[in-house]
Amino acid sequence: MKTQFIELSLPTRDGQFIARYSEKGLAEMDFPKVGSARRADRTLRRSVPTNIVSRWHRATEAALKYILAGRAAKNLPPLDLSGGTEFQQAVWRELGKISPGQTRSYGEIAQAIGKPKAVRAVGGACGANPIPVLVPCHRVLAAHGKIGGFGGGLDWKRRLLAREGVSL
DNA sequence: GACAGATGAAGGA
DNA sequence: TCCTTCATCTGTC
Repeated sequence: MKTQFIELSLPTRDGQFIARYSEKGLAEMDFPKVGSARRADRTLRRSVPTNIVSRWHRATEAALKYILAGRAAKNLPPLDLSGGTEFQQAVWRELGKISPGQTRSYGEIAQAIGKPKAVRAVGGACGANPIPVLVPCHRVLAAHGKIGGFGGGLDWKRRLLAREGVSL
């Protein structure tokens, strides 16, 4: 039984993000694909009432624009993190606590979830994060302020951090 | 099981 | 500094 997603586009001044919603909330988000005008921005499934999804989508769009502007999102849509393991969900929840303009190291995240030695695993969980930007994995740096890596590309990470006033 | 990974620390040049 | 090596933990195949 595969989860059915409702896929909607999120046009921003930085490109067109793709958001996918499950019956529980926002489940995935993609960065804009360079040079691809992805067709069919909505593959509606009957499993989720469209009025609920459109409400989530408005919240997602507003939150995304706030974060891209380097500010804290006022209202986040419900996030469906059930696609991850318990460990990954713990990491993602911890990421959600980081305020704009603040950064943490992988080691600090590992400590915060009570597994100070699981630093590499935290990196893995960040890479597996299905909802970049809203789950701010870009605010996690390697030790000593090094940028580390980023699933959506280091350019995005630098850009997002710069908008929040973080200098590397 | 084996292996890889968005780490981190230590040691040597 | 920079590079290499190794310990460590988790997820994936």
